[in-house]
Amino acid sequence: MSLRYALLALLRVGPLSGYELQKQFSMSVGHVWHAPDSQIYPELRKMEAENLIEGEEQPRGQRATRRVYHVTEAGDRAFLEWMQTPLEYARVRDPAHLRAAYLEAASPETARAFFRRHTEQWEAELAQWEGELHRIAQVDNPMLVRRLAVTDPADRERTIAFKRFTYEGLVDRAHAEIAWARRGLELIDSLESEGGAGPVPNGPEPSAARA
Amino acid sequence: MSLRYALLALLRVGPLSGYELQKQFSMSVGHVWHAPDSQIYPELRKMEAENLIEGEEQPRGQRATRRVYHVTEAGDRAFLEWMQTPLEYARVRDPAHLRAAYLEAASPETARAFFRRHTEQWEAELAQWEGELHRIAQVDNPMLVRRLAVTDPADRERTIAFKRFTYEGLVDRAHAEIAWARRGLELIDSLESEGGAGPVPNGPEPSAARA
DNA sequence: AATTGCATGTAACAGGTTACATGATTGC
DNA sequence: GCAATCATGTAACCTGTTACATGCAATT
Repeated sequence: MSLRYALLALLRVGPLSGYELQKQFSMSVGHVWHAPDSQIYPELRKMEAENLIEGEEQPRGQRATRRVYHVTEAGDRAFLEWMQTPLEYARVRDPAHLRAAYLEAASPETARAFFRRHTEQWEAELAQWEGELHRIAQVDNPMLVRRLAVTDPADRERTIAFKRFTYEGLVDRAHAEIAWARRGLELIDSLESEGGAGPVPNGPEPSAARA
Repeated sequence: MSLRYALLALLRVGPLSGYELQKQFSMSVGHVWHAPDSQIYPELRKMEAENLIEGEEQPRGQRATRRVYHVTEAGDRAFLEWMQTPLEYARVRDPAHLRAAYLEAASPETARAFFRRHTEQWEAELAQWEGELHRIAQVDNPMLVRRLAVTDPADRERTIAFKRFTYEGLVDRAHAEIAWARRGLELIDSLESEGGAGPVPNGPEPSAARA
């Protein structure tokens, strides 16, 4: 259900074609809610069928057309209503922590590879999110600029503040995941160096800098 | 795909019926990978069809039976192979951060309700994970006890260490989410008190204790 | 003329959710 | 006799993924 609200959020700024929307999507809200074009086009059709948006065929060249969508009043209302409904949280389903819980079944090298991959993954996300944070600070994201242009001056600060705050949270999360992976590598080292020297059941963390 | 490996992880400790498995699941690996029983039973059948596990009908009372599953050699191999394959990371899809990014479209009170709900949600998760961490430290989780009983003494320390490490990561995450929500509430306060006093484009965080 | 970008989808499948459905056994 | 819990599923639906499929337009 979130996809349609992500789409409405973009369309509320102004009309866009499916293609434009899909491009804007990947450069803005796609950083928190990924969706491929094969999902976006059908969803737009469904939203149109439900009168949340309206599409207008526009000629393009001689033969081709494109469909430009704009939000209807019902769509605007639906978005605002969604903002007011309590968010539904998905049940935990975390493949990385699932695997981490059973790393004793892997060799130290395999376990290290896992944590290196985890670091790599989250560093890539971090780069995306930090980039976005930077573009927000510089007011240098095309979608954000368009949004501010149609926003009451009194609300511009809030608009920017919530975007920044969102990406700060994501950046923090990425840092936390990377730190966890680093501690994981340290844990493997310490388990290896201890070797068969007997268990240390409830000893302190090897070198994990946790409060 | 993760579900079957979560199930294999439990069954590798020893045979269990679907019902027992489902109970054990919710008390152990279910804390990182939720699955309802309506998903577990069919998955067990599928795994049996693929020879990863074998089920034995056991009589129970006069008429009833129960099906006790144990891991086959192929199942054991499949689990170990999975442990060695690089984890596939799902694309970002975060409803809370999606909504946070557009909170300027909500009233301050609605925005506060969102962050209070977020706090509540993660405090519930935190309680679960801290409880689990405590049970790991006390070696007081039935599944863990059974696991250690069939684990080479030399590997017991690692087994415990990785479980503890996993839940520590989750506890950290919960703390981070709660801290983010608290900063969100502070942000709303500061935006309200500033009122129409003009934007503070790139000013420091209101009172966010971030590095 | 060829490449890149614009533009829009369909189809098959995997995975997960919710609701529904049924009945036996054991302990009180 | 009744409740709890043991025990096992099916069906419909939703969301998302991957692969496939097509063709025009603008630029070089």
